Amino acid sequence: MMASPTDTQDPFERIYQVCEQVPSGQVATYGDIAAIVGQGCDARTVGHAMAALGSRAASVPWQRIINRTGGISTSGPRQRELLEEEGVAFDDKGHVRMDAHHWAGPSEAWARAHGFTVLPPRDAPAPAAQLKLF
DNA sequence: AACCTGACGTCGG
DNA sequence: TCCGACGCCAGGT
Repeated sequence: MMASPTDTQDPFERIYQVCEQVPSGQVATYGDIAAIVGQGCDARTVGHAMAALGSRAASVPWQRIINRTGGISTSGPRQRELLEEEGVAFDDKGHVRMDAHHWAGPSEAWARAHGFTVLPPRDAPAPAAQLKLF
């Protein structure tokens, strides 16, 4: 109760609301979105929400939601094309360069204002630079 | 009401 | 490092 008029109680609508926060040129994983939505939402649920976009596909940047390995889950070249148009780079294996495009999550202020959770900080972004074992 | 399927993720070989 | 099996939850039939 007492949520902003722009907020909704419908699980799918909340998922879409978070997806809309992902900026052009960046990507988020299904798990990321689920963690931000919280309330028992899991990656699978986000996948279902994306599959059920329908007419909302026009306002929700669905192409920016990918799987954990940086791979594209939809069939056909469409999603990758849209991402490349935004400047998202892919590696030789067809995976998005997560180190350069992975969204850090919504700001704490926005999350709190809409009743969402912020993403936990990701550790060791550049492991290649710290190979010194011993 | 039960079963099948899927725009995922984790674990083990 | 890569591939397959299993577990999850929600919709559609």
